[in-house]
Amino acid sequence: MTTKERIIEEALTLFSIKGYKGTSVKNIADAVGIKDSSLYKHFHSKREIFDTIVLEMRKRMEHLSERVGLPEESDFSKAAEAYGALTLEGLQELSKNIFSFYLTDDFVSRFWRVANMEQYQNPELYQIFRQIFMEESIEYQTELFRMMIEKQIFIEGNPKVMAMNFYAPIFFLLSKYSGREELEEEAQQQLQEQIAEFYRVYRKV
Amino acid sequence: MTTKERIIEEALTLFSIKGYKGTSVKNIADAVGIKDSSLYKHFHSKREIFDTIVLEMRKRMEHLSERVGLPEESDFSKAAEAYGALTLEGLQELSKNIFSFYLTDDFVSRFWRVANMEQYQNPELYQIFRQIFMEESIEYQTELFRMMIEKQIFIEGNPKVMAMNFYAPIFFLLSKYSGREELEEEAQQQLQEQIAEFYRVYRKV
DNA sequence: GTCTATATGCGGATAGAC
DNA sequence: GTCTATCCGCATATAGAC
Repeated sequence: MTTKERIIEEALTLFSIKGYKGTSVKNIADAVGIKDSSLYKHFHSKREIFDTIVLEMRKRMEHLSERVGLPEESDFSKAAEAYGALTLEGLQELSKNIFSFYLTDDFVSRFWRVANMEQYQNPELYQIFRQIFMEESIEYQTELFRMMIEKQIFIEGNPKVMAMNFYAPIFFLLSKYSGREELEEEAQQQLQEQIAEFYRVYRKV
Repeated sequence: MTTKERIIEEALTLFSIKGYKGTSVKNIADAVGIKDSSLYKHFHSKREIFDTIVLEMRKRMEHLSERVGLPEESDFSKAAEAYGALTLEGLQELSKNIFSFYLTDDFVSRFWRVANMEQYQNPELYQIFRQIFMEESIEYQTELFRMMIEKQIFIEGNPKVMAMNFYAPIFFLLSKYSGREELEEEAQQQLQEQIAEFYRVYRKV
């Protein structure tokens, strides 16, 4: 890892624990093992470090689907069929992966906390936080469930309402257990109960 | 309003917009219209202002039930009967009041933002945020729904899972629209759709 | 690219006059 | 209880030697 990458790494960790304002350039430099003045050879300002982190998160989210094993958004029809063949256990496996990705992925879980903390100080972050952790998930699932209704895998209903019923508990548990990654098991168990209920309510018998 | 109360008032507003670290004692003093040094006659430190706000929130939450028009926790049986007689419109009215209280009540909505921002810097706040905005709601509704199942108003099922299905969308919408009180109408409409679905799924016909 | 030294300003907080 | 004046530490950032 280059020094520049290590700065980003340590900065993200510190920002996620102490917040942006609560983290000094010296804190970051200490964590990296260089003097604070040396850090300015890699970044022109503290803000630039922060912006680089945001940029990195944007990049990573472009490839989210692949990482989590989600079907491509471009092919909901195929995706719906794949899910149709899923057992309850399969559906739970899927939600478990999504949840783990958000809660325990090294980068994403730290970014969640930073974005949640700093959203009101930073309009860009306010927008990104809503986009990544709220709107995109809901939109994706809305399309997926719409297709599953069409294919008679799910019962009739409003797919957006279904998406909210699917995702809101995930979001709630992420908020509750963020920063407590050691309790992931407890969170996962609650999640599985919600998914089972979701399956019971919407799966066409 | 005494000067002390005005300090709390302006401090909460500033904390909720700029965060704790992002707000200086001078910022608060300016908002109140006094010099920063004068402020120290009312509070010994910036931290004491913050702690006073937390204390005030604790006080207000003790009387939450009355404010929102929720039935007393001590009498779930009576509460369940009251809800049993409720139409869908009545249930929606109730959730609307809860939501408005959290999202647009002057004190609570600002406190939500502060608590959400500062939770990782402050263990007490971390605990309070989870208690007030997560656990207490879920626990209350779990008991309520348990009673409503017993009284054959709701269908059979796990009341805690039901409570999560009821509250998680509320929490999600609060997170999404916090700081955008002007969009309350949009949020309320989405909420009403979720409540209608909840009613459809769990109400015994 | 790393260091030491330093500029400059803002932060929280106190002293003491009125 | 309000003010002016002041202390002191820490923050971001730069200059310049090695």
